[in-house]
Amino acid sequence: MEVLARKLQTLAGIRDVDLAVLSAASSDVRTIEPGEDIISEGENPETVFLVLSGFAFRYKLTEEGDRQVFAYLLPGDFCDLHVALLGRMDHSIGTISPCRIAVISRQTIITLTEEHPRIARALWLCNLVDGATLREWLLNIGRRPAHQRLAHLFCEIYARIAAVGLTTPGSFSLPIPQAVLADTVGMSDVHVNRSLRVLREAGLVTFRKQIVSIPNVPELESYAGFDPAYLHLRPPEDRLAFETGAD
Amino acid sequence: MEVLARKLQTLAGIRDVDLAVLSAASSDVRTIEPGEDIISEGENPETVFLVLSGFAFRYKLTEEGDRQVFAYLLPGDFCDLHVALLGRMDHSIGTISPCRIAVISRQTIITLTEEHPRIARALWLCNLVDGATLREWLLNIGRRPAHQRLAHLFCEIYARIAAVGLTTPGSFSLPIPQAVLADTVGMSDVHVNRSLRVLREAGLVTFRKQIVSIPNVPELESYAGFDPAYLHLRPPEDRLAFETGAD
DNA sequence: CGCGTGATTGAAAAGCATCAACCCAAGTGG
DNA sequence: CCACTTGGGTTGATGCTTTTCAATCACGCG
Repeated sequence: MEVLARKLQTLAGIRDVDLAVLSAASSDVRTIEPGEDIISEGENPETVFLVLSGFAFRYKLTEEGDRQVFAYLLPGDFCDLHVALLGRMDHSIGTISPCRIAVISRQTIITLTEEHPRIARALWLCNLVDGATLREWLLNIGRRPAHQRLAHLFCEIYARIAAVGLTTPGSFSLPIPQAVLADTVGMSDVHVNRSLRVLREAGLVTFRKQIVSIPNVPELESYAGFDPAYLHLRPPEDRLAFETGAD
Repeated sequence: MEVLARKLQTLAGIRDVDLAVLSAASSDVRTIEPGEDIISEGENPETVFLVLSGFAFRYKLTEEGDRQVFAYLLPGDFCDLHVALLGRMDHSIGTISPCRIAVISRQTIITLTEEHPRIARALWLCNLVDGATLREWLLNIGRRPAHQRLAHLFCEIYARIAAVGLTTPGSFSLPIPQAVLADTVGMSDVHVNRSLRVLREAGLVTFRKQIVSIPNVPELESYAGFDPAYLHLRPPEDRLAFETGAD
């Protein structure tokens, strides 16, 4: 549960007392094999899932069978918090690597958010950042050419990982095949491959053996038109004052 | 304020008591001319805006100056609820028709959601639906061909308007130029125009003089691969029980 | 060694953007 | 009252971007 703790703490300034309550909420832990769905579109489950370890992603299929990826889920991310309120999955969540998943009952979330407005706001906040990211993806897919699209995606993931505490500066592990990348940026796998080659030969990014390497981060960011503001990684001071209860 | 009342009531089963509190929150009303920004990217305002009448839209520009539209805002929609929590606009909101806007202080929202968990959840819920819609737009732009994209957008807007209470079955007013439509579905205005012609000649939809006409709604929905589930227009019974406090 | 998944490359076709006119209706000002 | 302007909408021609189809390659694994 430490992963969630850290996330909420940096994002919303959640206090230890609240965290204790949250930690007690998880009833059990499940392990999911790679390539399986944690939860599928149309389900109406009585539980909510939280990624503890592994790599998962949100997606949906068109009637023609084309897939669109909406988000990558890392440890500390809720899979389907909306289910607790909306009650129906409008998309699926699949795993890429083996995942350990914490299971929390829906009723727990509901009473938790009702009795602890600070937790409710922290979770809401996670949600808002997800929304902002979704908007940026829409801009990315709708209005940027292929190679810039990929560059932008790499910049974003790098920024998110770096914010959590990066091991190797300038590179990170991205354990997904090019086809998933294609379904993320709305292109064909072939074209992803070609665009990657262009980026590689331009010396901007390398994506080999599931490792992304960025020789010059500012250069790639400038190339991609990347501005990390939408990730809201560093909350402004005046908000923190509210969130923490100004201690 | 009735527009918001109706929205929250159908979406979250908000009770009259809560509504009274919410109504008292608005401090003043402002009028914005068409073509202006209600609020712009990068601002960090101390107020939150609610559309009372008129037609507005969420958007952002790339560095190259291309625009991507994220959502259309109708009466009853919050412009920037996230600002109250995130503190910084990561996109802009512009008007198309003249808009009347209710101004609510950020502090009001914060204390309101802290003291009234039911309101907090109702607002959160609005947010979740927005997120679901955003995902669907991503799927639409990322994975559907041009004419299907437009068809899907028309289906969605029709469904949303119909859910609120439609005057004319099979048609609705969409007071935007084709160029905005283009920035919504991620295509050029010229190609939007041509695709509209295809749809018109196929007898699926007509978009003339800011009026969208759908001769056969189910047919268009099937053509576009439209499934309204993601709009969460009719909440399942079991959720309502929670939301209303099970009266 | 054979097999399967994912990466890579080539060639052809389709989709879409861009550029550049032109049309049309609704103002606006002389 | 009309010439003029202006913001959309519509259309054609051209070329780039991206997809599709197909084949080949690389590598880890039973």
